[in-house]
Amino acid sequence: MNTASRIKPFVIKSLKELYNLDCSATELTISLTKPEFEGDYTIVLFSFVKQLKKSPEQTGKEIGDYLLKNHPHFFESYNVIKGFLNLTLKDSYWNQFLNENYSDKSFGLQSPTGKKVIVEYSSPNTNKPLHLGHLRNIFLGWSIAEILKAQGNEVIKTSVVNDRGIHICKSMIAWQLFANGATPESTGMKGDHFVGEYYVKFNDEYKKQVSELLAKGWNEKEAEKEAPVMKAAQQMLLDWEAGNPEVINLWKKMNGWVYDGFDITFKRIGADFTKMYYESNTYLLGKKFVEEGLKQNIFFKKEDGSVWIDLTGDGLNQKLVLRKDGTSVYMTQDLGLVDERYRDYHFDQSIYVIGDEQNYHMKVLKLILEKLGKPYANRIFHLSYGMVELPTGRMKSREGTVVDADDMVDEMNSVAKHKTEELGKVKDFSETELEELYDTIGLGALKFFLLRVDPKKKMIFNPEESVDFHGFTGPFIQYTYARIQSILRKEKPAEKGLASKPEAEPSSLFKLEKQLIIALEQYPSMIQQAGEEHNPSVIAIYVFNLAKTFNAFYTEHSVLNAETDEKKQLRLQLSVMTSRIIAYSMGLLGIRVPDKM
RNA sequence: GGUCCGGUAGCUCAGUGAAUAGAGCAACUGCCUUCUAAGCAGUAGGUCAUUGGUUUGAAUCCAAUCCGGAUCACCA
Repeated sequence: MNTASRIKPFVIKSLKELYNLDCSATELTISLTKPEFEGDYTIVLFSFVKQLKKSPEQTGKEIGDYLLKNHPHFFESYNVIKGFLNLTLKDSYWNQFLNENYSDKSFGLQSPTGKKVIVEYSSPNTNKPLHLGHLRNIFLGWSIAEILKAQGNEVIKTSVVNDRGIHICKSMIAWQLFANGATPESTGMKGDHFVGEYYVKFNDEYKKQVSELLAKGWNEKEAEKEAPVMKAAQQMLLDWEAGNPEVINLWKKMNGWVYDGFDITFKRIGADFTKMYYESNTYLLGKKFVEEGLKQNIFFKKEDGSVWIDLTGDGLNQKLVLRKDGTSVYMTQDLGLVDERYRDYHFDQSIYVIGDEQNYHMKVLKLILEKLGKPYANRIFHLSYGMVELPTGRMKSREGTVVDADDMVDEMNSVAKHKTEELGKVKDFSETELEELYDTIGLGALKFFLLRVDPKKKMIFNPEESVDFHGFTGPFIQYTYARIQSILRKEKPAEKGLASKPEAEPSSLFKLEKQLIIALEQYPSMIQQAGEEHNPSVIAIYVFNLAKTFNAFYTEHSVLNAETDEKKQLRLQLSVMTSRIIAYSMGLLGIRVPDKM
């Protein structure tokens, strides 16, 4: 239990005993005291002074006196400023907290909830390589999965591979037309990049053919519809659905190349999955939903045979759930997929990490499930995140302004290398150790940069800013960790620390020592908040502040040359606990920490 | 046009009912003979888009307006 929730009942009881006032825990506001005031925790008095018809100063004084009198081992002192009661806790309380928790490996972890949570993230198309937007998705999904694990949930990480459809056929057609049998091996290219090039080639050819038709006097709509490559792609989709072996073989071959490429990237950035779903296996599953919905009169059929749901009563539009030719649309597939997943896992919650451009789609999906009376309708949650934009605006693949994921990782890596060499602190590292360090720092910088902002908000990716390794960045925090490790290499803290001599009255804590302990104490509630809000940036901001506090402490107070042996043990404990919590927090963000940098 | 999201320091972002609105970057001043200066300390920088309302108290809640974005496909 954290300190704030220990104080609360004391205050509630004091209100009851002093004024016979019933106050619930939610009505009571208790927060960390702002640094410019004296105190550890602050109670806001305004909410009940009105009922008491007393001045806030008077009320604060009475509660403060009560708390000091009744809990003399807990509270040291208090002060009242305006309507705020600032409470200072005994140093012995903080000492004890540190003693009990500094080496606790499960600090902040919740006991098992028995709940099963599915996190779907990444979900790429197999026609082009991953870009910066995918990275935000992947880092976010991975991190939220880890955060939910720390909260005691059983978490299943999944991905839906969008491996079929017209867009896949486009790169296949282009490969047939232009490749002359070239392969990733023959060209030395990474498979996903190789296939992505043919997707681009298709679009180039398509544009060319459309403008040729326009020049011949066709109207735009017809030209777009009748361009030979587009016709060929559409025919290929039909052939694919019919199971034409030649098409299936090509499809398998090209998707295989893409998977080889994705595997390299996933491995490099630390993405992992419990189970992959392939759209080619699931795209037909939704059709039975359509029949079910028609039977229940939730869906209706139009004259041309297409099937719809009318959501105008819910303030939305009519939505297509099956094409007139009987083929599935996106919604059909998603209905089928959620059902399949429920059969597979009987999840308590299923989280979809999908961009906010699909807010409407996800809203409709949930609404349809509700109308169909599915038990899991309210267990699906759309973790919607904002697009990543460049200072010049939105990334557009057609205009070549997409930041490629592999390039980005390479770039961060080389910046890490460059800066490390410049500082020249790791001359004793072997070549492989150096490579690993660059990877840790470069990826750490990138992940932190993408995770430090609230997922809901769109973010601007400024290439210059992202390669900064100072301040509110991953490397700053990694550096703090490495500094601590440097201390701990020189001296291990005594096993029992201060607990070994309980007779001694510990000397009082310096301001920065206490500030650090209080920061450490926040960790469990930060995990909880991050989980509740589905928001890893809570952890990122927290761990940055923790590192900052440690650095201030580090500059002000020497650990190894502390004034007394007792202070030395205390500071060693602080160092151990800080470095652990930095490592855990960064771990929840998918970021490694180096022992030296 | 309907719906949804956003507008906070030059830039990127915290803060969602409480004290004098905070960080980082950029700018400027200091600090490496003692545990890693990828650090620390400090200066400067704000009409929290605008207007009105609710409240003891509003960047935060409500309403309207302005600006930006997303979405409303027999695309995914």
